[in-house]
Amino acid sequence: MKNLEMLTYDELLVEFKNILKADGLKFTSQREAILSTLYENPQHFTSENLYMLVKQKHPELSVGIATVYRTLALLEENGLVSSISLGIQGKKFEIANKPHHDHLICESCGKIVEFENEKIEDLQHQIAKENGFVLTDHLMQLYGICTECQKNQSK
Amino acid sequence: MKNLEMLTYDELLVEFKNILKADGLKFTSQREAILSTLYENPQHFTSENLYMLVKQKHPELSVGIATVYRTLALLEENGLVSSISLGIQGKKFEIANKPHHDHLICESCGKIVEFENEKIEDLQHQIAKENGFVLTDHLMQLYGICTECQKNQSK
DNA sequence: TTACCATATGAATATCATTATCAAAAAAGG
DNA sequence: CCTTTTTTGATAATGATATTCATATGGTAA
Repeated sequence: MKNLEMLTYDELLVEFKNILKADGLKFTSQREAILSTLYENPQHFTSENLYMLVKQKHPELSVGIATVYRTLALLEENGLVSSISLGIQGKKFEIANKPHHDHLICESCGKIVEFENEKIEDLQHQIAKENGFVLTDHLMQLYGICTECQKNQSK
Repeated sequence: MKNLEMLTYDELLVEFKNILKADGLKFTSQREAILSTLYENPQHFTSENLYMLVKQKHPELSVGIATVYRTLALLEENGLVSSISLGIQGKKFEIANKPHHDHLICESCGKIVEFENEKIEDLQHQIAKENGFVLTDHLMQLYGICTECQKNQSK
């Protein structure tokens, strides 16, 4: 897979079109609307949230929730979007054109802070190696209470 | 919460009874069957898998799937059981009478290896602190291909 | 451009895991 | 034993995601 870090939207679009063409799939206005909404709003979306925002940003288009699910799956399969599973809060998606990172999640308000830590990545590879695994991926989520929620709780 | 590491089954049972009593709840044969099955099979179970095993181990008992869900939630709330969320594979539960650990998961065969690494834990606390968070929990899962599956793939 | 055909779409329906409801059963405490 | 409260299993409800299907649309070859 290509390295998608820090691509402009046009570059991302070219990449997407290439993937579609290679698979005999079609470039549609719905697919573009979903990709551009993700690009312009580099946050973490549930399928439902994204569906609502896409409809708001593209009122001229007819977009169904099923298409949002289908497109997110397609984008994720091809590495243009990544997801995290947040237990009860459900699955959230974000555009994958930024460097690898993990997530620090506030259990009170749901805020998500991204971070990356090379030392931990190194240790993870070491652990996998010790157990005879070839590492393909990892998931690291830290849960806590953010500064603001700490203040609110103590009131 | 008490430290539950390395308890014998009898000790765990006493702990469970104390929790129930403190909350005005009742000690039932279904609840005991579920706890003992988890204790005797220190693996990772989906609710469905555990339901089937409990019925197999205790054919004399009437046990419904709803009770398994309810009891797992109860045990988890009280720290006797811990769970991990495995994306498409669903949520899995295990007895929580062993030291804290994280999971290394084979993407091919689903095998789960447990490990613990103090250096990573330290780094996680440091990251949380840097971002103003009070850390309450974390989730770390490493995905890869285990030794055996590597062999099978190269055949 | 046009015509054709494969793919994509939205609406509706199905699915699947989990949760809630409720009448009957069982535990705890006198 | 009684009485009260909680628990139970069966079933229905829920909610997120996936599938179906008739129609619409994109890509392409002439």
